[in-house]
Amino acid sequence: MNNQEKEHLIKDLEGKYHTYAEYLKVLAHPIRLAIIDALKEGTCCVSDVTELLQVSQPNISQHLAILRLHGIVEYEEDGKKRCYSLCNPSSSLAILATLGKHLS
Amino acid sequence: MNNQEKEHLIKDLEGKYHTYAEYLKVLAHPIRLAIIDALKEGTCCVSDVTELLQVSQPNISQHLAILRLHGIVEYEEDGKKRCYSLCNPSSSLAILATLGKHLS
DNA sequence: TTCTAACATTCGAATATTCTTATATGAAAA
DNA sequence: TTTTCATATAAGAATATTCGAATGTTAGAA
Repeated sequence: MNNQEKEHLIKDLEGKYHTYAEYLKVLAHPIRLAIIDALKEGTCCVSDVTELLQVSQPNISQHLAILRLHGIVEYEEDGKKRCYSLCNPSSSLAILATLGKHLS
Repeated sequence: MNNQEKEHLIKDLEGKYHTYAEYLKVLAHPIRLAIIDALKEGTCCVSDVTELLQVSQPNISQHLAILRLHGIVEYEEDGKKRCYSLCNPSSSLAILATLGKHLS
């Protein structure tokens, strides 16, 4: 590894890998992964997800907020309901697919 | 989504997604990602990594221990040195590649 | 054997994450 | 307008993560 590649690594540590790590941290929770899975074929409102995963409503809302603040999910209002969906399905699902391929 | 698929999601929450999340949590740190990058073309000893990433030796050792305990890296002894390498390069690098493809 | 280089481990403080409980908000039904 | 349903937010305790500082370990050089 030459000097230029070394410089590169240090910059990536502060830049690219910092960004990647932030994103991975958002995904690194079983409930959030399950939410992404639940949304892979369309839209779900909060009560749907709550019933599906058998987790308390405030907890689901908190996880949805984390995903939303990181641009992973978004919602549309439908009366009293909020219909959540994946912002960029191919991105989040690509990670899930890669994990599926490489982990037992 | 039918009832069988719903049951499936709950089981995955305790099983598959728990495993995935554990793995992602290990990767979700900029220094650990940079270590994986540094090892992608071969072997590095601790002092190599320390100098490369400009991080303290104990801290590098701590991160290497986390990666090692999760089966992501391993080492061979060479005198006083420990030569670290990726246990399963294709797996860890696949995640990095997917992130590279989908994140800006 | 003593010293030193290379690395690991321990401890503790600072910080971050997670979940539960309680409460707030806002849309629509009554 | 009052109530209710769907969801969000806040507060706080429990737990986990992270890093620096100090110390331990071990292989080989001197």
